[in-house]
Amino acid sequence: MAKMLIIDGNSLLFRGFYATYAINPNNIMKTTDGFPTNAIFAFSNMIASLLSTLKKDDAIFVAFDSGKHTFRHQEYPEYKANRQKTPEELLKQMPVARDFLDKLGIIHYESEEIEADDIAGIMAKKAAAKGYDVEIYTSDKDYLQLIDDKITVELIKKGLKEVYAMTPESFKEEWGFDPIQITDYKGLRGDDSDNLKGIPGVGDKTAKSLIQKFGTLEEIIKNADTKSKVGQNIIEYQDNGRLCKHLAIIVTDRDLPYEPEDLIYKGYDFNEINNFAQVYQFKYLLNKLPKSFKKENITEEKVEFCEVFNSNDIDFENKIGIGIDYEENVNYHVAKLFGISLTNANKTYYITTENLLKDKKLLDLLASKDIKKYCFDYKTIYCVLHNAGIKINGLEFDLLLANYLCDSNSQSNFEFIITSLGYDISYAYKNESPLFSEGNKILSSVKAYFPIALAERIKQKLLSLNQLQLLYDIEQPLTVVLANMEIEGFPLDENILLEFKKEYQAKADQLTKEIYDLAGEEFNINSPKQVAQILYEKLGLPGNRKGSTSVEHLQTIRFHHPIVEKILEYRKYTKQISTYIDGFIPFIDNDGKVHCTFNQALTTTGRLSCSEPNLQNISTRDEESKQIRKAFYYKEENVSILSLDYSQIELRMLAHLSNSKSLINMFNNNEDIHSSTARLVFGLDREPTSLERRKAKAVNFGIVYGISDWGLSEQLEIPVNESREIIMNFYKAFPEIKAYLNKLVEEATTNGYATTMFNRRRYLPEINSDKYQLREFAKRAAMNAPIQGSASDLIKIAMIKVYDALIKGNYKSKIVSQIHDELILKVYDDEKEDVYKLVKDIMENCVKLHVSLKVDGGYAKNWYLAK
DNA sequence: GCAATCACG
DNA sequence: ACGTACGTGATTGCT
Repeated sequence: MAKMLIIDGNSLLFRGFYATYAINPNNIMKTTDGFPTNAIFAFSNMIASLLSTLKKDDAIFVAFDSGKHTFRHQEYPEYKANRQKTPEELLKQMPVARDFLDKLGIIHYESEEIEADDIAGIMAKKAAAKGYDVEIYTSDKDYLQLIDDKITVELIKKGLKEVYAMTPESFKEEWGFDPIQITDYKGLRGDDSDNLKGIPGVGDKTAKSLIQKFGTLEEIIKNADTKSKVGQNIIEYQDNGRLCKHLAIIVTDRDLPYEPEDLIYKGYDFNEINNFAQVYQFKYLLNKLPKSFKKENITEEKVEFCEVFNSNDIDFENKIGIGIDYEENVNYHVAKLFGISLTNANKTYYITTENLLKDKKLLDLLASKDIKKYCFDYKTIYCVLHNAGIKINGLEFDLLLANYLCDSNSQSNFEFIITSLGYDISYAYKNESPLFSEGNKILSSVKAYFPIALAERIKQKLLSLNQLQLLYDIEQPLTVVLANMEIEGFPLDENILLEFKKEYQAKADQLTKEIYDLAGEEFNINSPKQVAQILYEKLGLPGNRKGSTSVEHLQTIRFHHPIVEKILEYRKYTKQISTYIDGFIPFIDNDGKVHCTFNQALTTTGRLSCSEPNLQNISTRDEESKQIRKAFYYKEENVSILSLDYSQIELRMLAHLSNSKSLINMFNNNEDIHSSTARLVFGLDREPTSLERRKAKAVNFGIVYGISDWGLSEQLEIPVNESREIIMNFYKAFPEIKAYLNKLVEEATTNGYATTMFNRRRYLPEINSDKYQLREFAKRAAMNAPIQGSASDLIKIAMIKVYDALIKGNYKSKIVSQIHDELILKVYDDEKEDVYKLVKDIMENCVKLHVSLKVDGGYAKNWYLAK
């Protein structure tokens, strides 16, 4: 017989909320922008696991409490009057739970007149009469009166993980009477949580034995033994008892707008739930829902592949989808290639590396520039194939990059992207497959299939956003450049690193001793908490409001006590050792080089980022730390490092974008930009003092970051009044910049996104948030993203042109790294002067702006000396 | 797994 | 009344 689940929604939400709130109210689960989700997390998990128990034609229904004007409140004004106020964090989650049910297609109901238990009771009786086996999920014992041979109450235990099934038999065993008599029990005992006072002096034992003896409250009152204290109380408080019983009775003689058949579960829309999971940041929600109830509009697109041993059975035209089967849990520069999948979007083939390497026709197909390749993450494919001795050319469409252009905020994760495009591919990630012998042939086939299958749809989208050129002229050509940079690597000498380590370690050891002496005790200097304890509590130094021990604050108190400077120095040396020496050594390959990864689909602004190891944050500001750069050099006699960087690329970009006359002139006259800014802002007819220049420099940076008076005052440690005046004067001196920044915020507010010079977008949905903090943050991002992003577009173009020019000119020199406004090249001495001129020229002229571009740099034996 | 810290542009 | 400069990655301590 079909089953019906009826759920007490409030009960589930409250239990879910307090399960973690009770442990620590300050540390409940929240989304990254601070929306509490602990209750809906537990709620959605419970609902998901209940759905998994449903079969076809089973029904599910959720009842909520809503009104404060039910018949119980009207009959007894004090009803539930003692309830504590529901915490704000839980209130916020209430509507979300209902939204979740709507998205799942689960019917829920609430009413002003009756409560959740009445709603559940009415539906339970109706369903039972129609033959359903009813299970009611709640933690409220009032529901137990509904139990009969067709209705079971599943009591939810504290952790929500366990439920305790109450049937007529188990009820009787535990309580000693029939379920319906729970109302008589309530009449005697009352209910604190509903603010119902029963008969004083009647405890659990007495209540149970009285009910067993007389059956109902009415009989108990009639037979009360007036000689005993309990009996006297029963007589005296009988009205109380009658009221409690009356209010505890679940009413089942009302109507609901639903019949049991209406509640038969029909399934959920995969996209709707995917969106919900994204908004509330539940990673695994989709996996927890039963596949059997996914609605048809979401396709589980099973990619069938057949394994082939050579190319004889494969017939392709001029385009193929390609995916690789490789070791996914290690750095891809050392990952083994097990095989590859190829598809024409109709038939999909898999071939092992061993067989592929023997097949000239297939190798030619891959190496051919004329055969168009569709894939996800071409750079990884390029590198892994390269390490297996296989060449690939002819990139036509990279879904990773295309998706990143569509929305730089979205995760660059294959499963996530395909899922949000409406396909369920979770089967490709299940290890149950017998085909899962070494890598994941299914996944590589899925990764081959979807890019080619979806390419037209995504291209249309990019076309409509005017971003197709960004994909074809910048990101895709660049990914080949980056692949070659990563493969080429950057030389790093372990022995030199170890020499530095010896030096830094000795200094750190000496400082440790001195710090312990000054502190009068030993402690972990690496622990900010312990450092704060020593500085602010033991030594009584002035702390800031957060008790932070950051450099910014320690600098300000460094004359108060000699320990402060020692701690700063200690941190400097240990940072060098842990991050740049011990952290780098494991990445030095047998070829004496580090092969980092340039992440091309990660930042929100369009910049690259660099990892494993990060070559973009090697020390340069501190002279002693900068020494580490000496370990980066070519051992070959005739090879040097060439470093070229743009001077003030972002401010020049701002000058161009805003068309600011003054700023453009300052750059075109080759002036010291911060000094000139100082003269204009402070109205000087002399050279600015160093303090004035420092202030102007901070304003210039601040403008690029989306300035705020508070931020500038913090940076310069000046009063907000003063920073506000400086900003006003800056805007007076550069009126076009003021107008431009205003325009950026305005456009982002109406469009919901900001754009760069080359049409890259950054979506800023929070710019219309009603939360001040989120809104202001989005405004600053709206000012910064076009500047930072356009500069990044520009250097990407330069890189592509440099890469092409080096190949075209038959140079042996190569680009090896990029640090946002700087390119690093490996140059052979016999061509280094030519390459220097060539690269400088390309960098300065690759894009024509209203302002000149200036590139400085030079070559030397090691990275420290280059520049 | 997250916060604090510090390295870069 | 309230809390902010923009964009990153790696290491450490701590729950």
